[in-house]
Amino acid sequence: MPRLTTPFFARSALDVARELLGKRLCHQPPGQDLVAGWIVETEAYCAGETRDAACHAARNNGQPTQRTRLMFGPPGYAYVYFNYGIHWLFNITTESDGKPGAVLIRALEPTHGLTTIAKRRQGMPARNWTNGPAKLTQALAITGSHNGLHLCAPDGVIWVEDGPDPPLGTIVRGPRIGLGQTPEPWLSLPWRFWLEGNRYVSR
DNA sequence: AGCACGATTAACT
DNA sequence: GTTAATCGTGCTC
Repeated sequence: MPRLTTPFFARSALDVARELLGKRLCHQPPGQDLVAGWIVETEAYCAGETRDAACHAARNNGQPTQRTRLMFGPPGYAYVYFNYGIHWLFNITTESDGKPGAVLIRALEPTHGLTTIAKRRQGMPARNWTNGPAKLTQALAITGSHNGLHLCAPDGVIWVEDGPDPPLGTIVRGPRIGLGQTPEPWLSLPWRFWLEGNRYVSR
């Protein structure tokens, strides 16, 4: 299947988050194995006109910082950030240039590079390989070094491939996870999307 | 200059 | 169900 191009990501984070379900996230460094999987869980941040307090881009009075600048830039770029002093989380920028927005990839169903994934997730059973945002970055070997990569470049090492639409009725939504002290209404907004019944959805 | 905490995970009880 | 690990970021003083 072809790679997704910029127009796919140049929409609201909500639309992109929902439609990324069933697409395939791929990482293939030069000369190394392709590691990839179906996207089965996402979360939207800073979609549309809403001032999303949970979004990193809402900090610093909504002005860009060195960390959040990518979310204010053009769509289709990797925003990878470090959390809890341990974990890398992978996002894809959305919206038009100037409007902050991103989609967090929370879970994958592995399809390629299973041997490599098993090695990187040593000691873990297969169902715990990629069922969480920091687990999938480990499995795909994505780190801060990939921050700012253009995911729509024809020869890029990280990309998203088109895929078949999920069966009707399998896409469900609910509140985002791990928002801590984020105030309402953002805390309860149903901006998390996943494929119902999929074994690799987190939690 | 210092500090509290986070878009989490794995290993505990 | 609970908690340690671990550090960059943004906010306060």
